[in-house]
Amino acid sequence: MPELPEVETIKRQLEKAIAGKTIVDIEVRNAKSFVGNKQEVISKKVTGVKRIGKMIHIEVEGQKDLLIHLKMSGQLLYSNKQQAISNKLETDKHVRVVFKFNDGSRLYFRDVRKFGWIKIVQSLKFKVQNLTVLGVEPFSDKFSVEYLKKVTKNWRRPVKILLMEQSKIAGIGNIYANEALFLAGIHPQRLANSLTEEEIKRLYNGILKALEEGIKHQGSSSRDRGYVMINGELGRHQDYFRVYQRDGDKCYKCGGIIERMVIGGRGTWVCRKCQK
DNA sequence: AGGGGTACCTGCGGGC
DNA sequence: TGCCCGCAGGTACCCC
Repeated sequence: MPELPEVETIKRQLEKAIAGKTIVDIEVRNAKSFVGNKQEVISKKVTGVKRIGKMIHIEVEGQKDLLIHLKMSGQLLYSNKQQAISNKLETDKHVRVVFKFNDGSRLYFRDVRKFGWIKIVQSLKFKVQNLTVLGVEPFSDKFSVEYLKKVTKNWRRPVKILLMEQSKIAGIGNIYANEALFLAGIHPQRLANSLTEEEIKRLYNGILKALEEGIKHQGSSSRDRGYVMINGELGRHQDYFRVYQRDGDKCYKCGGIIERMVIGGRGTWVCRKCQK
């Protein structure tokens, strides 16, 4: 579920909530959701929270850190001490892992589909690993029109697949790939290496605009499932989708009908009049 | 190499 | 009401 804007929102909120607090216990309710020896971070202080692509990186004192991937249905929900007492989450059957902090507050990892994971990783080593496995961060200096030119040139498949390829650009998933392509006026089926320089510029701007808007609206939530903020509130960006899951509805730009198709096994939405 | 299909899981909404 | 099917924000793996 969560893509860069959702994970970034969680990251910012989590940092305020838990930085400086000591992990006093970790309750693992679903063994497959937690990889590694939890003792390696218990009794240690959280020194920072970062985002890498779609992952949350919790920096902890010592040699080990925590890495979290929410995949499709993972949520991180934070309760202070007062809220943690008689909390619905305490008996929620979808809560897989509970972090307990020294001030009595708790962080719940809730994940209906159990695809997500929390891993103990080497503090320094894993950073190096991920820099090579993950592509550039869209908001870093490395992401540029030049970089997009380079990766599109060598990509003979649909451009939408490229946008979602984490080893090229980190953090874009199905929502923001669809939205970025609409903003760029490019059909998702277009082969990336067929894009003109002008189109690549539009794509660059479209990617940044889609992600920036997502962050501004604190991510995209759908009904009572999937992504929510750490206090359980919904994001608002779903109210601003231009194409995503809007099949049969009118394009805000031209009034045409948004169509749904499948690319790379994923739902894809397009206005054929606005996207060529 | 690239593309398609499947697997991992659970729940919801729609059609019959 | 109930059952079956398709679908869901992600990614890894298998096979051709």
